[in-house]
Amino acid sequence: MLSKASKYAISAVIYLTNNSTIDKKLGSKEIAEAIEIPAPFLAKTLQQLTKKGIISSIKGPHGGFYLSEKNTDKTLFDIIDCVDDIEKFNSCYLSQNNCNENNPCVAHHIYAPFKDKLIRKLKTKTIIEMAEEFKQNSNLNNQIFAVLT
Amino acid sequence: MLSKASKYAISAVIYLTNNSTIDKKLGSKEIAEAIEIPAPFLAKTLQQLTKKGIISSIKGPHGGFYLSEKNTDKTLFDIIDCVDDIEKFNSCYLSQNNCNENNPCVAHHIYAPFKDKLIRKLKTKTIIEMAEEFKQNSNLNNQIFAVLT
DNA sequence: TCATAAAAAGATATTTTTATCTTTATATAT
DNA sequence: ATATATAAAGATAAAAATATCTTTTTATGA
Repeated sequence: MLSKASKYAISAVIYLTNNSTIDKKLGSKEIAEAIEIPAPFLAKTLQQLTKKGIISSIKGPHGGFYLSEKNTDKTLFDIIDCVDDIEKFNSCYLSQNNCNENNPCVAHHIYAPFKDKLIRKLKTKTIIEMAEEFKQNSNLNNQIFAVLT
Repeated sequence: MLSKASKYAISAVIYLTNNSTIDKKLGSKEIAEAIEIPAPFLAKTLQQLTKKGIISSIKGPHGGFYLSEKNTDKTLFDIIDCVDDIEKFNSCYLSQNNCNENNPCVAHHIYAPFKDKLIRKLKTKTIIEMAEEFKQNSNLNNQIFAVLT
């Protein structure tokens, strides 16, 4: 339901959180290889995230992407909204035009509460938290989460 | 979340249900105009639906699309599965690869029950029922449901 | 039998999304 | 200062989804 760009973004931000520091910035290629997604495409997405202040970057030698204090409180919601436009969640699940409480589509009454819970969750789930959960679930190999496709 | 093709299909089938009989078959152009969607594209979609027996068609003069007895028990699920592939509902909402009960994505525990309810609903919601609801909600004009976009 | 109207099938075109490539700007180290 | 590594920006390409156009098949009515 999310675009690939959004999924790449989530994956990359988690990787950054777990693998970069201000003294060890990561290049877009490096990240892309680690999480196995197309490097030039990710580069674009990282630019978007940087513009909106979700991650940080510095150009030049030893430059790259990293997380600073400004970025710590960002949520899953912020990433998705930055890349995809969160409105897609608010629109009718079956894309019926006039869908609302009085004129609900077939899915409306079951989608609405799900959507509300989801958005609440996305807004409270911080990147830090997510990254931590991923660490704990690093079941397979050390390339923890080539899991987002 | 559904493809446009699927939405067009739902819309067209409802229109057929409410406006065609075996003695008054409707051409794809006629349907497309009524529900305001691209005619040639709809034609393709109607072909798919016909192949799978969700609607019926006859070629030649006074031919067109209509519903026969064979079609009456079809559900919303059947339409979507025909055009889109219903598997998209079963995959992880955030497209995380190994998402499951033991390794759930952020949305998993809220998506799973929603999905189950939705699919159950889609499977029990017959076309006839939907069409009837639309009739009742024909709030605006007689072009009842150019509502699905 | 023939002309016609319509679906079916196939081919092509456009748009959107995803992916790649090239150039420019900038920070760092020498 | 200069060379270099890197992000940023811009341009282009490929793939997928959506839309259109053309030809073929088939049922109907004259």
